[in-house]
Amino acid sequence: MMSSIQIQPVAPAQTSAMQEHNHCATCSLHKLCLPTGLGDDEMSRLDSIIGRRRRVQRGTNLYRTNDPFTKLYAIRVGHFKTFQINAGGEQQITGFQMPGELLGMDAIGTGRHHCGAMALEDSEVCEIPFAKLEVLFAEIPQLLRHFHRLMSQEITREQNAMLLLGSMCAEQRLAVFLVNTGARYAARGYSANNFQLRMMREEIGNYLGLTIESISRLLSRFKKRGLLKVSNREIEILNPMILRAMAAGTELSR
Amino acid sequence: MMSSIQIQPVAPAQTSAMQEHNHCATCSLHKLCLPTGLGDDEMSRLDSIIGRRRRVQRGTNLYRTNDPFTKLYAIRVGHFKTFQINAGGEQQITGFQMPGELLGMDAIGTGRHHCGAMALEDSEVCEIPFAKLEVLFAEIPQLLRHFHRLMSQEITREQNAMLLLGSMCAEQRLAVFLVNTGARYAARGYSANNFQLRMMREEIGNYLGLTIESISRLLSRFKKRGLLKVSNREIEILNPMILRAMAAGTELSR
DNA sequence: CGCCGACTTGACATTAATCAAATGTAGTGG
DNA sequence: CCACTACATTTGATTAATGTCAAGTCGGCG
Repeated sequence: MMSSIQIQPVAPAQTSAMQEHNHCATCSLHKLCLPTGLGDDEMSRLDSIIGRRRRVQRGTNLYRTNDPFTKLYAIRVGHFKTFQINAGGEQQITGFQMPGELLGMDAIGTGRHHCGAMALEDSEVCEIPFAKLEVLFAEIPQLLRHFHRLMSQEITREQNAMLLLGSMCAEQRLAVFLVNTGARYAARGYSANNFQLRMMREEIGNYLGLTIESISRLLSRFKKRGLLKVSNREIEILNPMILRAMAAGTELSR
Repeated sequence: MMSSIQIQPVAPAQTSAMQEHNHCATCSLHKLCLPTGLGDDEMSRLDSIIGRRRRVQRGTNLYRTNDPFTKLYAIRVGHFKTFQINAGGEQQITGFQMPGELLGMDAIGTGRHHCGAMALEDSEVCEIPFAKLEVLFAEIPQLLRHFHRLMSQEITREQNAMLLLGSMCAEQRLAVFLVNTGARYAARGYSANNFQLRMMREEIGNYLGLTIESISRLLSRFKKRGLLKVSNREIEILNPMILRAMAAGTELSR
């Protein structure tokens, strides 16, 4: 249930994901991440500016709201949530991030982070100094183009979240969340219909603009109807067709 | 109540905003728009790639969801809304745009527009061919940097909308909307406390995840409490302090 | 074994939606 | 200028969806 990485032995790392001197070229995520579309030479130039791989323990902040912005972060291992804090001190989660995704793009505008980012499990990120990245943009047009693509995707992702929060009922929101989460795992080579949630029910609810009780009830209802198998944070989608229809708003209960 | 531009005489234009051959340098919005921070020379190079000024009549689409993306649009005159259409054919408005703002950045990722954009009044935009802009990026680092700032701001704007939709009650949402709208007019040299709404109540409600009836009731309530003067679409904020406190969630009714 | 935090479930309350008029406003044509 | 029409908006009554509060239950860990 917990992340596999707990206490890191000083001994030589075992898996490729844990080696200290990994490079984009050997990273299984380079099809999703910043170096997408680069040739070998360009990729190694990008590699050369990436400072270090940094471990982030479960529950610790990669950065906090208002921290000065100097780096983007590419998730190599693990999951994160990003969130804002309102005047009352409560958090609103604005997204969950997976390996291969970029964190920190919202900070470019003001030079300060606009939201906080916390690891949902023991994680590892590549630090990308933004000033150095800007130098590379001038030299590698492909890189710049893909960076624009990523920022734009971030915008559409958030517009989709607005659609969800602004116009969907609770049931539909959760269906969308489950279908999307599965699709994102599928893009990473995992099963779309069988995955482990990395966040608490409360965090799902927070993200979807619902309470923990609503999430719990909805999961139970989905289970009762045979759409899902749920065991703790383990999700199996038994009827993807109907779940997708619910997410699209085509098929809502009663 | 309507836009001042109705039928365009073929005679020489009267105001600077209506001249055919305007340039960024003479545009009152260049402090907000894409050329921000450029020198005279660079600005005229940007100018040279801007195809033409295009009029967009009230109620017509600048682009629609799924249209191929070739240009960004800078609003010169008028107001727009951007929106998505869900499976049921209803729209969800994702933003209202003002002069000086850039439209179309969400389309860079896929090469197709992800939402539609419709003029709320007779409007005018500068067309910016994106392929040509990319060439300029390589030559004018200042321009690239500011473009990144604008995209990033778009991300934070949408994150703020998520905060609003995900965690605020109806009253707070409308207070935030009014305060933000005023602030945006203030950034353009107009009054923050005295402005005209360019959209229908229904569109405000749609954007805020509420119904038209809720908006109407809330406006009446604000009026009754002496926070606002409302006459059709004309808004005067009589008590900005309290309205801001409501927007921050500090001061909610009873 | 027992504690603690996460989750589930039930009863009830509340917010905002829905439904239904009534009223106001802008534009049109006589 | 006025009557007429088509919308847009306001207001009231009622309902439905989701939140809140309050027990419980489950599962992992010391």
